[in-house]
Amino acid sequence: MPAADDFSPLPAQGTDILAEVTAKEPIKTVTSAQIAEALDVDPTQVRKDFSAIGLVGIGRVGFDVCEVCRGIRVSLGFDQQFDAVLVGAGHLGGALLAYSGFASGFARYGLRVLAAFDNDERKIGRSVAGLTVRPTKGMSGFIRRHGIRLAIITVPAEIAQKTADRLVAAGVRALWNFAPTQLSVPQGVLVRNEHIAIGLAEIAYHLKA
Amino acid sequence: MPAADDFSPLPAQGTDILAEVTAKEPIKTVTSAQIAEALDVDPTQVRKDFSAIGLVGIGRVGFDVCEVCRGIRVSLGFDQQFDAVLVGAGHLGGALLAYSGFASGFARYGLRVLAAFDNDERKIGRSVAGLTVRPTKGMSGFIRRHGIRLAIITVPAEIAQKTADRLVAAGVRALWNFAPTQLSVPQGVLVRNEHIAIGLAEIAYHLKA
DNA sequence: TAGATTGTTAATCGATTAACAATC
DNA sequence: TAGATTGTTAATCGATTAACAATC
Repeated sequence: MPAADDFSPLPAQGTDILAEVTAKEPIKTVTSAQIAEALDVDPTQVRKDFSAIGLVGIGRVGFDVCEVCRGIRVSLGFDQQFDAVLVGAGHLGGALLAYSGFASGFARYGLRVLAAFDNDERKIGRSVAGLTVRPTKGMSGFIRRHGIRLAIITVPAEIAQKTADRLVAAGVRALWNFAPTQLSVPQGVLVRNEHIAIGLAEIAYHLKA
Repeated sequence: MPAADDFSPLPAQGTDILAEVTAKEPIKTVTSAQIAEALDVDPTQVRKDFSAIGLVGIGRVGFDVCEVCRGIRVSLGFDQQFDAVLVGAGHLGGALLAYSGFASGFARYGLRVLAAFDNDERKIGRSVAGLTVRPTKGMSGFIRRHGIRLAIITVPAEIAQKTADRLVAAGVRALWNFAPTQLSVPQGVLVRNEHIAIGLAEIAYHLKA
């Protein structure tokens, strides 16, 4: 099984695309050419990726839509339930919490946010998207008790590293970092940076030309 | 001048990294090896990228930190001011608006959000992060009057395409799409998708193993 | 069967890395 | 000068694409 990153042009959007393709008419199969056109990639790419995750098509017909959807979900790990905590209940944190509450949000990808933490007295005890904000004091204990392996970091950049250290010490294995700073973590811990400026750079370049 | 995407391992974080490197001691230069280590890439990569954007180093010494910072800012387009509108003043929209207000937020990258639009009567007229939410009715006119070329889309997925169509018709040249759906636009219009599920896939894969 | 699509091998392309002379 | 670092060329590596036999 290849890593999630290996499917260059077949991101999570894959399932979204398929939903659209199939919505138009009630077909049961889809060809690699159809998917390739919707994603604006090479058809060979699609067939190779599908082959890599064990999907087999039918000659002259294409691929079974249900199988493809399930295959993508499974290969990307969205079929499994993941519990997470969120640290930093500011604006962005609140937005992500709201997103996690809906069935069409994080839940769709198997992610469930169990608790939100903040060290701001004014935020502690408040309800954000159905979750009561807890003091960071009890964070490590909570993580250990629930065996949490994923943490979402939405704290200010200045305290992001300290936050990361505490989370890792408590046993977290993956950090989803929304703070605009580089985190250093021990080997084996994954950091996924969601750095807004990267997208902005692409846009700025396009508008400049 | 290469495209912003060409600097694979030198994203906008570059400037952040440099700030950290220089914060430790007041040096005036930095070597490609130092930068490479902080970014966890090959030193040659750094030198090539620097060369591509016209930065020249000093033998046995390294690169002038000020020049590097400025070079990166310019090559990524962050030295120019960009005006944008935001459509969809929900949770995520509000978070991005809040982010845009601070000097350390969007402003740092030259982005200024001039107005926020929403079609929800309950949101119209409200103040979000210092901006009064306007009705989408007046959106096209506002875009034309101010010559806006960039729009941030934070509406629900169901109305994202329709929103995009209106924006493009009004003259917008780039869409920053935070709605979890694929947008189709005319040639020449850039769509940058900020799809949360892509990051989640990487995390899910790591935790699965 | 005829024809369209898959599955895979081979070729191309680009990106990354290694090596090293030039430079300060 | 001696030594460390740049700047660039060449080699390697991987990813993308083209081609086509196998399949239904």
